[in-house]
Amino acid sequence: MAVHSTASKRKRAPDKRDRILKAAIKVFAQNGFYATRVSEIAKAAGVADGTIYLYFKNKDDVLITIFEEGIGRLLTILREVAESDEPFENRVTSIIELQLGLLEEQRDLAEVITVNLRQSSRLLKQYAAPLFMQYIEVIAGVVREGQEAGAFRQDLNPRVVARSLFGAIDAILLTWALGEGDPPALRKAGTHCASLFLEGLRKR
Amino acid sequence: MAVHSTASKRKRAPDKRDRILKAAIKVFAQNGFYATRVSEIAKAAGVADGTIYLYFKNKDDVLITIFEEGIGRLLTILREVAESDEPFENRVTSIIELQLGLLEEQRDLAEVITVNLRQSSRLLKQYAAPLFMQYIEVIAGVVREGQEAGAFRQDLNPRVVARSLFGAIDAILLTWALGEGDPPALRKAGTHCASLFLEGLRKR
Amino acid sequence: MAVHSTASKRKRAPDKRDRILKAAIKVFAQNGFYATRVSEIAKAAGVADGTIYLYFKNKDDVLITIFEEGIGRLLTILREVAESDEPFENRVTSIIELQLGLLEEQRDLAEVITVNLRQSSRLLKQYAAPLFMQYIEVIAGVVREGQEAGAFRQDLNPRVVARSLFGAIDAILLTWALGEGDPPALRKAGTHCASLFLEGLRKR
Amino acid sequence: MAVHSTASKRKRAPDKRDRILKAAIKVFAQNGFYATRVSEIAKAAGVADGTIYLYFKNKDDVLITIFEEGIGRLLTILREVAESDEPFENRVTSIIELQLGLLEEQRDLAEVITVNLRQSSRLLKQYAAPLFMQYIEVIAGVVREGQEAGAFRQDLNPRVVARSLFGAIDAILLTWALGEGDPPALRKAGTHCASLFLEGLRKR
DNA sequence: CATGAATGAGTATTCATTCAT
DNA sequence: TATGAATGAATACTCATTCAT
Repeated sequence: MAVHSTASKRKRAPDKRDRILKAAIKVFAQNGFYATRVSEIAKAAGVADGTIYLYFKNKDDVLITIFEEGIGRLLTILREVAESDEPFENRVTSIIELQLGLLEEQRDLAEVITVNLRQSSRLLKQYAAPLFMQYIEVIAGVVREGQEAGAFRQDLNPRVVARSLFGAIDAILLTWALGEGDPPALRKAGTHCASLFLEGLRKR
Repeated sequence: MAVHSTASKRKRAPDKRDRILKAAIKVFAQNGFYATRVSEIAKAAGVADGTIYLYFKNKDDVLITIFEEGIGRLLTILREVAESDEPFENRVTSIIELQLGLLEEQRDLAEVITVNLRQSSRLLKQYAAPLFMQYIEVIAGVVREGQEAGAFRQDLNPRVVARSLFGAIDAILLTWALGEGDPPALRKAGTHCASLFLEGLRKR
Repeated sequence: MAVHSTASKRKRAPDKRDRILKAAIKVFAQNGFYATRVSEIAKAAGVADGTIYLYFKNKDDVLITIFEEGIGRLLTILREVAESDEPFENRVTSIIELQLGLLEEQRDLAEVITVNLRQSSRLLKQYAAPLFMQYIEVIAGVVREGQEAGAFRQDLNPRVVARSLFGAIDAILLTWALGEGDPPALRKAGTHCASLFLEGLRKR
Repeated sequence: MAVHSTASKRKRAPDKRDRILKAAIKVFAQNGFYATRVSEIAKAAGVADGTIYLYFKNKDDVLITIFEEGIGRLLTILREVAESDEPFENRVTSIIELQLGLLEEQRDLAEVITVNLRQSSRLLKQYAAPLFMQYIEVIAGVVREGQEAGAFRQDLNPRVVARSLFGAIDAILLTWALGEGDPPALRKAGTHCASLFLEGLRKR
């Protein structure tokens, strides 16, 4: 009764929170935040409605958590790429591929983030906007460094470039998500997009 | 009593529909579609709640109308530019400036369209997606023609370029809308964006 | 300009009130009082919505008027029959045939009265119940007189007989109205009903 | 702790559905279906508005359920009487007394059924009419058998007799319900009604 | 910790009624 | 008188949240 059962006794369901988040990402992606009922999340997660409130303050909090942890995860990886010592061109390409690649595996997360980033509920904007800006800032950082290092032309505002790049990737993902979306097509689109931006950025 | 005053003969205000649409654009931009109450639209339009239902089937119909007429207006102007006989570079620049310029004057419309295009309500997607695709197609057309005419490099998929361009503009507008957004800043961002894409597209 | 046009000048539409009432009877019979929109009455009468309020205080008033004038008309005829000097058996038969016959021609009025008599809106009950009671009372009067004259058995409460008779006719009409309802069938049902009641009433 | 108390183990009240139905019967009888607010039903049942929707699809569904279960209950008992091996006269008398007697104890149910049976909402008629016809048919069956067995005169259409009997009882109940309605008066009216019909039906 | 029945605040929509023309 | 566009009060129903078990 002792020893070997220790682990399984402590917090039997430390994964419930995760299951709820994963389920929420799925249904938010499918139906949007407002059209999603809390009971749908619960059902998708295989828990009771009330259980969700043991892990989250309310429905908003679920979305906010997805934002924070989701974008957070993206940011972490993004920063690694951005701060690597690869040539700047490679870093830009990696950023694009990474996002597309990562999101290809986490398509729902992408959908939730890009779709709901724009929901205009004051509360959500409050949380989402700064995270979005951080995201942009990391990309802008790479551009800026590239400019300083003489790899990129210097007459472009790094933030504008970063926003453009983000928007381009986002739009490609959106169209891909709206259509049938086969992975190879997405990858090829990424290559073209990278080429377009790198030529646009190249110092002459 | 003067020259027959045609204008003064109208019964009530025949512009109610317009007032409602304008008001809706304003409040949707401010609070988002879902968070906006029909009564708020009515109040902003200076009409009674019920009046809205004399002109629109329901709340959804108001948004759909904004989409259709708003994007429709954009499309018309866009097509003129796209089919002009200016050099291709100029057309691309015009497309960007035109959109940013037009929307600068109609910031709320921009917000509504870009923000809500992605809302996942099935109904709305049904209406919005085809319009969005048309939009992309017009831009892609210019790119394609430019490629065929030898003005642009030919190794890029025109649709991917179009999506990237759309996304870039969209993201710039979004950031601008999220921030304080002064018009000069937007204009300058547009110039940089244009330069970035034109260099990226240039045949070498 | 004078003489011959006098009549047509005075109150051009003294029939509007009638048209509205007739239209109301039709649509009330079809859809019931609550499910009928004032605009439907107006449309059926070929007048504008507002016109109804020139002749009636409100929607309730339209129904009340139908009750009063409709039952009033029935009562007048009924009283003539009830107070005739025919044999009592004939009077009872006439009452049945008259109602069925009259209503056959005014099926909608019948429907409105019998259906809506039972609507439980306080206001309507207030108006309808006394009229209903008068109606019953006229029939009861015939029974009572018949009893006093020795034509009918005297052990039955005249009011109970009157209610039973009214109810029987009402139910026959209702079933007839719910079904296909061809006039001959209704007439035959009336004959059977009369025979049933007359045998039941006969003094032995 | 005592003998296992089965009853006390139930979560909440499992009788909510019944309480809602009973409350609905009461308020429908009082105010009519259309004039009754859902919140009034809820208040009368001592539950929250939303609770009603846990047990019924909508307001219509509450009324339909009352019809079905109410008339259903009546039908069950009616059939027992109709198919008993009592003399036919007794069966007819029982049918009358049973209805009046049963309804005397369930005055509100009577009111709801008889009043609203005729409401012309298409939906309701759809549900109510067939039940009504079944009801008539059971009574007609007794008459028909009585005729075949030689107990009743054979020149009357059993269905017409059944409708007349139903209508008579209905009208008596209606008057009783509209007035103060003391039970003894109702019982006496029933006796008179039975006598009237039995004499009317008697073979001579 | 987990449940899910119950709650009741919140809102789109309808429609009787008004009134400027 | 007659019109019908405009009004806004009124209400069925939904769904996030709670809490007794």
